[in-house]
Amino acid sequence: MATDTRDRILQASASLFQRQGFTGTGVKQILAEAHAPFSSLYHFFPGGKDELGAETIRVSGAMFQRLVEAVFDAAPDVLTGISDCFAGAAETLRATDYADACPIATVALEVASTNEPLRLATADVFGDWITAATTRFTSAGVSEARARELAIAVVALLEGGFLLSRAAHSTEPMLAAGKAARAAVEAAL
Amino acid sequence: MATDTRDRILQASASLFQRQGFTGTGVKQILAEAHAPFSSLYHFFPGGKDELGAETIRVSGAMFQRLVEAVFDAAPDVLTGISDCFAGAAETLRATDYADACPIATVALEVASTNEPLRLATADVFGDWITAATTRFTSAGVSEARARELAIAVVALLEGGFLLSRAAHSTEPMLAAGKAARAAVEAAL
DNA sequence: GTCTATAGAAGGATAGAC
DNA sequence: GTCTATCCTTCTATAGAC
Repeated sequence: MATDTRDRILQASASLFQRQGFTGTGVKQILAEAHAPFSSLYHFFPGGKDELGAETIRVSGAMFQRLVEAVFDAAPDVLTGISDCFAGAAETLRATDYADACPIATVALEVASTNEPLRLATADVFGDWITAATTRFTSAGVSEARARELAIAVVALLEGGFLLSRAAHSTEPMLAAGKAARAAVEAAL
Repeated sequence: MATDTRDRILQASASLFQRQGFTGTGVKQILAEAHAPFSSLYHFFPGGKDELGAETIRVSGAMFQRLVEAVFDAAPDVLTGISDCFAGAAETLRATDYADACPIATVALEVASTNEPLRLATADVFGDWITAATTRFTSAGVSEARARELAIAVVALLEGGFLLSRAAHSTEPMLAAGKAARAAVEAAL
């Protein structure tokens, strides 16, 4: 079909941006990985690499959020949900040789001071994550005032855990971040 | 003099890598910014861009560590030191339009799955930071067992705060991360 | 929607004179 | 240690036929 060429391109770019970053990935490589003709890039994304980048950030950011929400929904309570998230992230890192981590962090740092449209896309995604976590903590009994701060801290711990674990090729940082996140939530309940 | 050409190259590459990342920065741009002749790159760094990258990571990582240690040394106690660090990072971010953040995080994510020598350099730097923080927490009265976990969590919060604040162009994430870090240290004392 | 071909710029790296 | 010139590759993007 015609339209899942677009999906394959997005899937390939999400995977490559995650491991190689935005500037480190060429559009030719993306299209080759997606088994898509070169000209389809500019057909589906007239804005070229930048438009593809923005769309990839939004799509993969939303997908990651759904993944995390599913882990929380499957857990009996919020504290278990937190522990499961970080433990799951650690296990995924280990299983993928520390490649499969946050889908947008690398790109977010690359573009933060160099590409304003892409920076805004990453800001939107992180904002959505924080809003979702805030709602979840509020529902669990955390006061409105503390819930947002707590949500930011938990996302920061997750991102810091991804960074340190990928650099060290060890699950230790992600697991330590998870313990700290759980303790922070517990103290706020 | 001959040797501070080398220093200027390192200083320029540190600044550019921090804002644009490793793959996003060209060697020609580095040399131009350093007001150094093009050929001096391969004179001082025979291994080319990779060798320059590794050296830049180690040098700027050590410099950042000294900066943080100085903030801690100037504070009356560890809790104040933590608060001052995160508040100082937030203020620096704001004052530099969210450009001046962790000197190696962007590069660390870029190279984590693509360039093993550079990945090792970032792992060494993060390892040094964690070791230093562990020692500091132990001296402040935290048990040996918990000090390392706590140190990892604090570094993760700092890195997560840098990421989220740069993406959002707001100090809110860094300040929330700082409050969480202070609470975590306080609970361990 | 897809094909081939190619423009035009930027990337890293090297040669050889001085 | 520094100079200029240049090689070769890769990059993004476009043109025009089908």
